[in-house]
Amino acid sequence: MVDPKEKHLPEARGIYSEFLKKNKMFFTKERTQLLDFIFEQKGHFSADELMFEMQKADVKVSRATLYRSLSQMVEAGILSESDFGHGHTHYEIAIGNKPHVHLICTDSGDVREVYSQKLEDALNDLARKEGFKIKRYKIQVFGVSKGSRKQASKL
Amino acid sequence: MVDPKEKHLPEARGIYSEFLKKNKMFFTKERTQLLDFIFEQKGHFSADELMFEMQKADVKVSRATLYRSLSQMVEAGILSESDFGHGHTHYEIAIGNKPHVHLICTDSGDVREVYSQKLEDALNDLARKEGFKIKRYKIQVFGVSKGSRKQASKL
DNA sequence: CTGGTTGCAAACGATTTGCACCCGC
DNA sequence: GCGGGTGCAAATCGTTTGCAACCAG
Repeated sequence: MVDPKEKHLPEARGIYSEFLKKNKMFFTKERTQLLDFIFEQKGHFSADELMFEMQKADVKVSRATLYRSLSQMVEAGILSESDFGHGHTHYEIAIGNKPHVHLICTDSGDVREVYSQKLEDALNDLARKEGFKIKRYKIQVFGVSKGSRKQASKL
Repeated sequence: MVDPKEKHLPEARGIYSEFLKKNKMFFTKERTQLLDFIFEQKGHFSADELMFEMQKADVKVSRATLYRSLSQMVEAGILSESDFGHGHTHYEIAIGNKPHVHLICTDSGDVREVYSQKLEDALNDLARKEGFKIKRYKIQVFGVSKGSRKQASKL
């Protein structure tokens, strides 16, 4: 569940390229670098983490461009955003990655992603019944994962 | 689905009171006023909307206290938070309100809440299987509701 | 060339915090 | 009276934006 990303980079390039063309925008060096770099990330990442990683990797793109590009990629459907209540947005690659559930452990801060067909079915049912056309969704489940149980701050 | 809230105010008072006591905090005039005022709200509301409504209603509580109290009430389980991607947090009364799905229309900005037992079952299944103890969850579904279809900005 | 793009630094907006005075218990 | 609480204004912090110089097609 880690590698599939690399094989989706070409697809992402195509999608991004189309998206840009459609909006009369250019596939600049920065956007190319960013897309490539993002597809080397594992799991979710924040804008800040990306900035940090890029500096280490000598990929020089400004914060402004980073944010601008991230938005475009989300709009293009290449990335998806999540809010884990950590005060900043998390991104992850959406291509080749089915929508899933985030299990957020409030003890350890750990985030695990799981997929459930049953859940997806239930959602689709619901949407159909409500006359709602789903574009995308986010499911965040906060709780405690078995392996965690940090020192108590509660009770 | 609107009125049940009023009948939960006493319960909320009890919960808040206990929560405060447990944390060596006082049930001050401001916190009382806020709790009461919040239980007059319908659906979800933002901190800003609350501020505005409170001014109209001559409830004088500072923004700082508002935020501080909202956090407490969330922690106490009286309120729940949601992020609809509007750039600020939305709150809603959690007591006597089953966890539900938010259908967020990206055309009209409308947010509808719906409940699905099937979905809840699927979630519980999933959690059991993963050894995860659910405390609370948020499900946001972005899409287009039948009745909307604003002027196109998307082909 | 021309219009989109970048980086910088300043601007933003929601939320948080330091502090001096105030109040619940 | 004591320890927590409040309001104010300033500080935070992630993200956005105005602008002048800079590239892609």
